[in-house]
Order: sequence, then C-alpha cells, then structure tokens
Amino acid sequence: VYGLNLRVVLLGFLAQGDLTGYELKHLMERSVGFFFGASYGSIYPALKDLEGAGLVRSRRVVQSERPNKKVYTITPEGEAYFRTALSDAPASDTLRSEFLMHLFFGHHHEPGRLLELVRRYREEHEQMIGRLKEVEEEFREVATPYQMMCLRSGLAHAESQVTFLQGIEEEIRELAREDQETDMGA
Amino acid sequence: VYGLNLRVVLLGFLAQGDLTGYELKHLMERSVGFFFGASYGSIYPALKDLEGAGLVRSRRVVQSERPNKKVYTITPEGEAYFRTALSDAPASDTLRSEFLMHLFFGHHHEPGRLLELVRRYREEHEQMIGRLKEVEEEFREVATPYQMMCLRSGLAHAESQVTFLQGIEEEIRELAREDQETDMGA
DNA sequence: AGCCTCATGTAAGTAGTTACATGATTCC
DNA sequence: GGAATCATGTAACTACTTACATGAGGCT
Repeated sequence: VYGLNLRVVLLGFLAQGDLTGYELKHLMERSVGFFFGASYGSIYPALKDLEGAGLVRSRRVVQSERPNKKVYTITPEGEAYFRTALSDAPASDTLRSEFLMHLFFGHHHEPGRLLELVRRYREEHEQMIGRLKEVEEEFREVATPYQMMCLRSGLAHAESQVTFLQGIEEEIRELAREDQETDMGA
Repeated sequence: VYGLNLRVVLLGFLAQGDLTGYELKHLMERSVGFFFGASYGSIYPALKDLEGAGLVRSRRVVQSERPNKKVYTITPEGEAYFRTALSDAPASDTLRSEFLMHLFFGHHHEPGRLLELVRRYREEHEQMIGRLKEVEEEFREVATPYQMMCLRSGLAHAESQVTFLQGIEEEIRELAREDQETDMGA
C-alpha cells in the first residue's frame, strides 16, 4: 500500500512539467490548497526524499537577478510510482473545524460573541468564493476539466455554507431574544 | 494562547456531566466526529494530562457484569480553563481530501475507474446524510440548539456535495464519450 | 528606509494515528 | 464457538507545522 501523500502529489505536479520547490508551493496553494495543504517545511524535505529514491532529478539553475533555484524533473521511475500510488483507493476525507466546535459549545458563549464568530466564518467563506472564482479565471485555459471540477467542488461547498450560516445567524439572534425575555420574566 | 485542542473539547463534554474515556469516544464519534476526530490513543493520554493538571478528577467504578471503569469529573479549575480556551478565536478549518486529489489528477485515470471513485465518494456522502439524520433524531430532545446547528451544517455540506457529484458524474461520462470519438477519428 | 517577492533549507515541536496488549461478558 | 460490546491503556510511528536561518533584488 502506497497512499496518496505529499510526495505522490508532488510527482503528479511534476508530471505536468518541471518546477522548483518554491513554484510547487505557490501552485499548490492556488490550486489544491483548500483540500491539500503543504508548507515549505514539508515540500523541501519531500523533494529531497524523492530525489534520494530516484523518482525525481534536480538541476541547479543560476540566475543573475534572482537567487539561484533548483528545478526538479520527474524520472520514468517517478512516473511509474505515481501511477501505482494512484491505483490505491483514496482514504476518507478528514475535516477539522474549530469553528464548529465553538458553535457546538455555543451555550458557553455570550450571544454577541457567538454571532461575531459566525459572521467572521461566513466572511471567510465569502472570501473563499472570491478567490476560487479568481483561480477559475486564471486556470480556465490551462487546467484539465478535472481540475476545474475540483474548484467547483470548493465553490459548491463555500456557497452552501454561506447560505447555511446566514440561516443560523438569524436563528441565534432569535435565541438571544428569547433568552432576554426569559431573564425579564424571571 | 491556548487553542481549542482535544483536551479543551474533552473538558467541554465533561462540563455537561461525568463520563469515562470510552463514553467520550463514543459520544464524540456520534456528535462531533465529522469535524473533530479523536481515537482512544489520543483520548486516554489527554485525560491523563488533564488529571495531572488538576482540571479533572477521576474515580474508579467497580462493575460486576462489565470491566471496571474510570469516571472523570471536571474541576472548577477545569471549568475556568475551558472558558479561557473558548475565548480564543478558532483556527481556520482544515480539510484533507485524497478523493479531490484523485479527481484533480483525473486525466491519469481511466474514465471507468474515475467514475467508480466518484460514485463511491457520492455514496459515502449519502450514507453520511443518513447517519446525521439518525443522530439528529437521537439527540433532538437532549442537545442544545447550537449542537443541532452543527449537525445541520454537516447535512448541508453532504447534500450540496451529493448534488455536485451527480453533476460531475454526467460530465465525466460525456468526457469519456468525446475521448472515444477522438480515438476513432485518429 | 522598509516591505514584498524570490529562493532554499533545517530543527524543534505538535498532535495526532495505528497497532499492540489484555480481558470479561453478552448475543447469535 | 465466535463476533460484538465494554473497557483501559502504551509504544511506535506518521506527517505534518512553525520558527529559525540566510540573503539578493525590486518597489514605494
């Protein structure tokens, strides 16, 4: 069993063309960042591992107006490994949401504070919609149809969450009103 | 800065009543499992840490027809710590989806294989809808309105994904048909 | 003068997971 | 007889993240 880890993902990107670690980070952030995060602290060691295993090769490119860079190329062994890794079934999604945990413990928050958290979370999703639409434009001509589907998946999620969050904002305001009436009646 | 980690979440559950590690695992799985996972291997050590820090106390309960158990109770210090931790802003959500990565690299898959992956992923979401509706029934009378909102968030997500996935299943079938025509023309 | 982008890397720390280890009782 | 549920815990491992370390060139 291989599993679809960061090394495999890097191979996948390198299968489309040569890239540096820095470019891989930027490309991943814009394209798959919302469902597969990676920092420099994981990308550079992963590339080193791949080179050690003979799945990629690197060459140093000297630049005069910018720092020198290290361009990675996938090897035939790397391509074979990538295809093998893709034949494994994907593991289940994992989501981690501290926001939902805050909502879950909502009765421990003051209504105003909770409402503020919901508003911020909704705004994050609205910004995500904006970013994904930008990226959609940016990649429209170069991306595969499958890559555009991934973007639309993120868009569908963000849009459904914005609608949901608008609903609960109203609901929380009503709960707060009820609480106040109860307090006055007591 | 404290952050909303597993220890804080366990304190939150214990704030509603005494529980064992085993019960906490089961309760978390059913209620917050889809956005905050936890295994025994993380829960038992976390409870030990909390007891060491004086935020919970435990007592051993001897049972005749079942293995003995260790029931945890939150202390006043634990309650104070929980409130402090909740006053921190939640960190951003993180999603990890190997499925979307497979979709992203869809052109490396055979159409039939990809379609099979999408179908399975859609079925997972359909099953999730079923489970969440069950849990909704189970907790309707005992949960807070905020806890029900979390369930509905999961439901909204799963339902929007099912709709999205039905759309792309059709799209992938069309792409496969086009590919075949191109092959025949060549 | 100071921040942003480009560019690569390491070290220490975080926060888990999976597999192992044990064992009684109940249900089929 | 065998699987599932109840029940607790540890050890080894995975896979990151954040902060650190360095440094040139361009933009305002």
